[in-house]
Amino acid sequence: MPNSFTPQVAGDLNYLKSLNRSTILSTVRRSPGLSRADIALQTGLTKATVGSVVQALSEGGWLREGELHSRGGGRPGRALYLDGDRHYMLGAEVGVKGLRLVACNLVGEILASLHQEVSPTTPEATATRLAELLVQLRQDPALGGRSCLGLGVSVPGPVSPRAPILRLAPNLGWTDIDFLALLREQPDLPGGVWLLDNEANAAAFGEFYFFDGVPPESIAYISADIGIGCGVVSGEHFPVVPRGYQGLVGEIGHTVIQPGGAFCHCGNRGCAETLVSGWALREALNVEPEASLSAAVQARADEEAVQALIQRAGEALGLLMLNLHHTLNPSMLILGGSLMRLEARLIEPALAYFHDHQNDLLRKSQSVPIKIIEDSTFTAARGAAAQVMARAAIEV
Amino acid sequence: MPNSFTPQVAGDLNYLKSLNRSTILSTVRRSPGLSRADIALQTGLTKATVGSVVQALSEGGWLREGELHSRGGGRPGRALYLDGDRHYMLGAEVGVKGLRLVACNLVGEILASLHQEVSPTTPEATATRLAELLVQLRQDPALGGRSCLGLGVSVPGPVSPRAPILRLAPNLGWTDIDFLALLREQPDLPGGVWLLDNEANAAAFGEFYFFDGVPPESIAYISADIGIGCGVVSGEHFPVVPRGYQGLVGEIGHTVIQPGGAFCHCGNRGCAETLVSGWALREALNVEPEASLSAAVQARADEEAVQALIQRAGEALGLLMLNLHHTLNPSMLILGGSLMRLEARLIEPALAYFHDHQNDLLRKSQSVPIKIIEDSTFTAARGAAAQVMARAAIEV
DNA sequence: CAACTTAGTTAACAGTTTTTACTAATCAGC
DNA sequence: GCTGATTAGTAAAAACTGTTAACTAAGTTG
Repeated sequence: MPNSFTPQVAGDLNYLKSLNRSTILSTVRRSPGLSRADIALQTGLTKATVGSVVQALSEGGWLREGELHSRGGGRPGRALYLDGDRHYMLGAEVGVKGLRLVACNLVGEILASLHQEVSPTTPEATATRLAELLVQLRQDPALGGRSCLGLGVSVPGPVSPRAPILRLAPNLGWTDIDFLALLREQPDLPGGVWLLDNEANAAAFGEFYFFDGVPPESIAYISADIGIGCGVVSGEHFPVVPRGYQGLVGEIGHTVIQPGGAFCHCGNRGCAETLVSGWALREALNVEPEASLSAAVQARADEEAVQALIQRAGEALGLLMLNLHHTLNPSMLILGGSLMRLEARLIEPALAYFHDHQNDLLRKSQSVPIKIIEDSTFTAARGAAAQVMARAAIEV
Repeated sequence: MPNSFTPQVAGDLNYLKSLNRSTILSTVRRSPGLSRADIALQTGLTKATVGSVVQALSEGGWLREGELHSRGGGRPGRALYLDGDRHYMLGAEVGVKGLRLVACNLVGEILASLHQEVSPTTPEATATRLAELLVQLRQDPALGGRSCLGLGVSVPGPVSPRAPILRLAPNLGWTDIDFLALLREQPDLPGGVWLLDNEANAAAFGEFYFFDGVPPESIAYISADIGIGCGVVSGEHFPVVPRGYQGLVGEIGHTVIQPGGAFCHCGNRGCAETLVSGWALREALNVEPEASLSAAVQARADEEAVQALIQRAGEALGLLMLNLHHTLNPSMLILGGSLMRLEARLIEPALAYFHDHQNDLLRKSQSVPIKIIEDSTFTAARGAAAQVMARAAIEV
């Protein structure tokens, strides 16, 4: 059964080696502390192969040896971990409200970060500013002695699945921008893998790749911000983000859940975004773009109309979660984005709606775990960095 | 980039060989008539490798040589085709209205078929009856001299992604049925690959795998029958059907598109199925289960209420297609199922809604091709057979 | 402290694709 | 009709992969 590491066309011995190296790396990523013997058992490879691959990966700065741990009799195994001290990846989010940058290591720890809360203007000016910030970030002493694997950039709109091109960013007014090409014209940027992806996809990838705990089978990450997007990830050793033919997978903010409802900026009516999204709530509450939405809601929390508005938004979010479940059926739902700052006011009605409207199909199954990310400031940037690591790992 | 043929864990030389054999087979399936040199060019393998693999595949009854075709100067290449004369696959659909069986060859041609239009009763009795029909089908002289690669069975409900178990078939009243195990108790059945899958998934796979013409990048097959289901397929050489954590991918009939709308048999309200589905229309029109829905609609075509009902159903279908597009974004939509017998009455409003409610994201792209299958009697059965072939091809 | 058990390494091995050289078959031009 | 150029396909040697089998290393247990 092929997955996301099957070669584009056919495989040679190089591909085979790369495949097994990546599988071993991923096995350690998902279960830190395994010994060579454990890895051989889990992957089906022989001890000999695992031994030689682990040696190569250690020399390359990907793995490090840890403590011994004995299990009953016999020689104790040497624990293996991803080496967090020798490489790092850069991740950046070009968001509607500003630029956010991180540098993180192989275990997903953020070593250094920057953010500038000023809305981007033109693509060119944004690329210039981002390049400056990247140079600044790379001078952070926390990165000393490490080598850079590459750069991932996330953007607020669908990216073409066949080329790293931003197709449309409605909230920036950008269309068909080859942002990486603009960035490449800037000085002093690192080499390595360069990637561009949608914000929700990048965030979803990062939450899946660097999942803290027993990794889920698949996730859907709902990004509730100015607009509503969604990224999906699945795949044990080689996580795959389905993008669809035009990069529109997960554009759930523009699924219609109220036919004939309010007009949406997309040109349609009754989209989910007209009920639950940063722009819809700001519009309904007359909140200026610079002001804080959550603060405005907090301030007017006594007004019944405001309560009803947020309640309806939460229910719409719950309905979206249900529909998503019947269409993509992930094993875990993750909610993130700045709308999470509305906290229980929004989240409780969403969860209540989700649980109260389960149908027979869902009731038969165990309930879907839902994880909420309160602060997703660097989620997308870190996710973009994670994508760089995943790509670099198969290109070692 | 891995896909659906990446091994479960890691790969050895056997896996590599199997991968390349499958890739070559798939290359010929997608472009019949290629020469060994063409294949080498397309796959990146060397002529030597392609030559030896093609020889093995020819001896195994998978490929046959065709005519010579010269392109300009030089020795002409020998055209290669899938061999339709030496193997066949069995496919069966356990449907709400009866059993349908096909035997088809490697190019997707139906060599023999059977159908029995009697609703299944118990799983045991159905397995017995299906086994009898399979024995009868295999005696068809059109299958003479061929060997059987295996059997695929499609069922009207979600199948667990981790085991071939039918989880729930609401319209049959079946729950958690290991149908293949029941079938295995029957005498005189073939060996080889045995598979169980959801009806919409099987149909989608078949339409993708045996696509007539230039193969699309991905498809969503909407099965509009008693209920509404949907199967998704993508992947060039190794088509993948996403199933989700509980096999609920594509259960779009139970996405809510009218909050607070009519009650659905699933226990929820406002599901798409309450507006467009065989059961909803039959209920609204008081059509007996044995009678023909399309005939009833035809007979009462003058009534305004009937026209409005079908119009609303078509619009709901169009809305489902739009939402699907914003969630899964396939490169082609295929509509099938018995509801297609309502023809223009249903299809025209669906297409009109779909085209009239495109938003900016979609308008930027070229429009999605939509293919309509008027007669999908054997679509799911043939699709199940296609899945057998795909599996057998990687296990050769 | 000897026997046992498990972890990890080493060298010979089997099997894969590639490389290189070759043969086969057709076309173009004289 | 022949020669040379060109492309298709094959054969044997080479390079590289993971496996096998034997070994060493390092603990625990009696």
